[in-house]
Amino acid sequence: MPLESAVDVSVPLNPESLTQFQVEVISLFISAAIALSLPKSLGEIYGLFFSTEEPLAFEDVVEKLQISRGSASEGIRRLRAVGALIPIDVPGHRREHFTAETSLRKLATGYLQDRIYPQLESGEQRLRDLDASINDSSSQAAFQRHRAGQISSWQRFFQKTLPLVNIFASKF
Amino acid sequence: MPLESAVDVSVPLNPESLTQFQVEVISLFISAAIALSLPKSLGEIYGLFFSTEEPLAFEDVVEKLQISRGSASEGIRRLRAVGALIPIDVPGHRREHFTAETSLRKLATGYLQDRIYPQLESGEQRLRDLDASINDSSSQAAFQRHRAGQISSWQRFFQKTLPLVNIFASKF
DNA sequence: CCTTTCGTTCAAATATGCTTGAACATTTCA
DNA sequence: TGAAATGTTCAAGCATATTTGAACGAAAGG
Repeated sequence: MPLESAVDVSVPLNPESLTQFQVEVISLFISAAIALSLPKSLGEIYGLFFSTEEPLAFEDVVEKLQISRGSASEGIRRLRAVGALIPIDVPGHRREHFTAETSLRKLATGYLQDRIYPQLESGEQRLRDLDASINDSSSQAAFQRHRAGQISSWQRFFQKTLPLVNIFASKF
Repeated sequence: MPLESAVDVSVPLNPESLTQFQVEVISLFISAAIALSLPKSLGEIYGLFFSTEEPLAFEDVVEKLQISRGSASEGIRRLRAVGALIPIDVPGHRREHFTAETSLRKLATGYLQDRIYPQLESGEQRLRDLDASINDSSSQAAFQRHRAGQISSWQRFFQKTLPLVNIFASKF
């Protein structure tokens, strides 16, 4: 059961404008985005910046990837928000340009803060609700307390382990 | 932008059959499944087993969760495949029963092998394709080789870090 | 064998979420 | 100002993924 069956990973390129290297990189990041359950367009856009040495502006993204302005706008907004794109002032140009952030540690931090930590936080409230739902007079109370304890332990695991990811990432 | 906006996390329970505790646990695992980008029904089914002390059979899942046989069949199949459900022989019953695997290490191993490692493996071939796409006579060759090197480094990061997750998980 | 029970498969329906493109700001320059 | 350039927003269309339910095996019991 392939994870991405029937998903088109090809790059509908503007033939004049992308190198073979860029096409390969973009295709790779599209796959990575899908693996992380992120929209394909995020991988596509990040891949374009990653594979391009010069800073690029909004309009370059639209033209080179042949995607709508709406997708480009939303994609750039999200990539900026997690720190995957760095705004760069290009003298003599009015438009805002960007380059790809390539520090693995920074990318990982952005991803965790965007997608993982919010889940962990909401989980804490839910654990309290869970405890409150245990009926102490039930014959199941001991079992239920054991299960609640296991979930708490898992939560602690994530809270302790995720920061370590950052530490390891800084070595690469 | 909440990750699960407009997703129904409530449990359409068969009122006679689920305790308040079970409803809470199931709702929690539905959220967790969504966070991991897994089908909601997987969380629902696992939550039922996790919150139930006795082994349950296929038909119990259909009745207690009020879901179709198709969903139950598919969900149980996937959970078994990653080791999240353990087959249990219940003497005197013909049907196959299961209980929840609750070892965090085993669950993490199953998830990684199911969803993450396949991606890493296919990534190796793509890296070779990427190297092959570098045109050494281009003025961009040095930049492109640098980028290819970064991607390789990221790949090594995942290959070294993911096994550590297992080691840490075994302590919880 | 025939019937019943148990479970799987798969095409259709549904739900979800991504992309598009036109309308709408906003800023710059003349 | 007015016109042109640059981006953003959002409703509608499209694509993908999940759920259902009916039809179909397979196995057990009689």
